[in-house]
Amino acid sequence: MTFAEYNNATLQAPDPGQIARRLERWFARHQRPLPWRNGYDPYHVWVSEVMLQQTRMEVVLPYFERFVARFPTLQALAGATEQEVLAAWSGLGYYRRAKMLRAGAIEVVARFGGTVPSTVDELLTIPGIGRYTAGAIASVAWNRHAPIVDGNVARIVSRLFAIEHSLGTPALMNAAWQRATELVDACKTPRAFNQGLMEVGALVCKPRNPSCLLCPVANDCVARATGRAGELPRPKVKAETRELSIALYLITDRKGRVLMRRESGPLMNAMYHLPHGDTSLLTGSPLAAARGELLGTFRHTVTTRRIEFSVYAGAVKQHPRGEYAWIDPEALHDVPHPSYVRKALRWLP
DNA sequence: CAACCGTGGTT
DNA sequence: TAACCAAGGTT
Repeated sequence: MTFAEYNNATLQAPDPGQIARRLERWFARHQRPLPWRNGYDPYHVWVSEVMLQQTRMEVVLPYFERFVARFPTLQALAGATEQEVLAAWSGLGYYRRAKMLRAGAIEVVARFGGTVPSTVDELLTIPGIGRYTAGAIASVAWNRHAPIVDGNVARIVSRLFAIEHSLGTPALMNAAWQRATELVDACKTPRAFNQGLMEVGALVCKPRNPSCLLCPVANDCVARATGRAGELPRPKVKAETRELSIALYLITDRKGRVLMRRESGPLMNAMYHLPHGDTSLLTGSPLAAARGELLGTFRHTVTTRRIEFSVYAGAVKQHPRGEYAWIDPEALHDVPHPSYVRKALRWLP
């Protein structure tokens, strides 16, 4: 027997069935109690998956509870106005998600009789549902053998199988989807397996300092066997952030209402913004206003833009028309608005 | 396919 | 504190 043959005979080939069983068993014992795991109502699973896109679970929880209380059924969501849905989403970010979720609910009512589809192919035809979310709804809500790859899964499989590609590259994602497919095909309960994979990613196989001693598949992990669990996956190259300054105007009427404007551009469409002196980020048309005293400044980061906001008192020279509206600060929760608005209103008289 | 979309918590 | 990040989708 040659050395290579000896190695091939003794090195354990990764066994997808064994990995899947260990993750399913671990999930049964260690899963966190989350509201959308309560009965796995497909509508609730859908809402949770969209909210969780690029958003931490702890941030999502209160939004999810409020959202399903406000829109208890898929039919209720489909019957709501875009304003109402965006208002419930305010502060959560990526506001296109909310608009597509509502559009998707309307489509499911029209095309699927109000029942969330259970196949990946059907789910992919719904706005806001891509490859990941389709697999998540099919497997978590309907217990179908559909693979999923999110940030957690990409990280875990890159360690389990010692994949060298950098995070965020198509090469890593392709390899991860292939591995995720093999694994979910070998599992018994896709709902438990897929969530187990992500839950291990969130609680154990963390980006930094993975807790390999707590990991149910540590013995299957090639990165751990070679002492590189903390080194993989290789980091991604990040986009540069740009600096930007924007002047905001706090303009109130006699009743204490604040002047805001409904944006209609591609960015944060249909959200209400404060009047501002910048047209590169926001799309407001010039407002005939006088700039008063500087009330304060604050910083706010929007994706790749780092913005220094300066808040000025202001006064309108003529009655604003069109998309402008006077908003009662007490009723802000009914008005769709990005988070910087709330920060700026701190300087209200 | 690379760039873009929001936010707040963590390090 | 600045960088990094979190259950992606769309264009």
